Amino acid sequence: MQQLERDVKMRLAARGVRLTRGRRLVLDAVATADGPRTASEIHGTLDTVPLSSLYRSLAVLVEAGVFAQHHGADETTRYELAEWLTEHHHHLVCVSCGSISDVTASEDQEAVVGRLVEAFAGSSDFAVSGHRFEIEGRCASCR
Amino acid sequence: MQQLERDVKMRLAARGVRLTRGRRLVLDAVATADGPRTASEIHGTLDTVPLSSLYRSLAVLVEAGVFAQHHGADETTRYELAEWLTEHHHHLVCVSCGSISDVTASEDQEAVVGRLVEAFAGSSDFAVSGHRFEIEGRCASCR
DNA sequence: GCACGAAATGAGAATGGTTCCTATTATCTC
DNA sequence: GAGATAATAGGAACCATTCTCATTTCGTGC
Repeated sequence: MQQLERDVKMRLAARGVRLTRGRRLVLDAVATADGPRTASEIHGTLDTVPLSSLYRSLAVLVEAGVFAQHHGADETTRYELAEWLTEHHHHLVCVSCGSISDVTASEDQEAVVGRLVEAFAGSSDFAVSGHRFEIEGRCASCR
Repeated sequence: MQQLERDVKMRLAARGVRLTRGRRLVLDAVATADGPRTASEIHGTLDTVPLSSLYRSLAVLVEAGVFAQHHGADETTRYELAEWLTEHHHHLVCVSCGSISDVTASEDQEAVVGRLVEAFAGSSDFAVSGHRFEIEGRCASCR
């Protein structure tokens, strides 16, 4: 966690943004989760941070590229660490309860994914910057 | 378009739901689009259908499995024809303007995707029901 | 063709996640 | 430690979406 905070602080500093107490709390809450979290989930674990500040912190951290935003099965936005701070991964999305958990592909699998992405985008005039692979179904507790 | 309306009408009838004028208009608007559309985009092309009715029709058609809901880059919900009414396809999502367009994979490519899905879900206790592959980048008009 | 009951509609109010506003407080620089 | 700037707290505002309920339309049996 130390290393993470240092990396983030540096990145924020490069943009003239501070890593304050509130932002550090939000960062830790998201970093220790095992999948993308909604604002209210985060707020639930952080009762010292008011909602308005939480949303502002989330926006700042997304803006700075520390968090990635994710719009999943339900209509609420979820936040997770950007990929330069974690491993590249994909998602198992539960169509019943909306929860999302992470899966990491092997190097070989990821190479296959990369080739597919190239093939799909190749035909259109589209500048690829990333991809998301989401697997839908029912999680262990909903099936 | 005739065949589509017939298919949908049959599916709705099987659930005791009518294909009314308003629903037919919504169906056509979504069916003729080249990618998922938001409620307000649809409303824009259908000024005889009030928003509340539009949302109700969308809900009915999603419920009946005629439309698929999609939560993309922005936080508004998008709707498109369910896959049994179209080809299975994937999405090119523009991170700049939020527009989404469809790409269809070849049979071989899709087989590769299927194997990846199995591999990713295999390790967890997760009952797969589908997958989505989203490619992010900048569309022709935003790059 | 007509009447009845069920389903669908329209209009506006209500809801809930998210953003904006403003005064106050914390932080950095000198 | 003072001044300037950034960040916070709290609440109001916003907007996509959902709900409510009175009215209308549709399909069925007569």
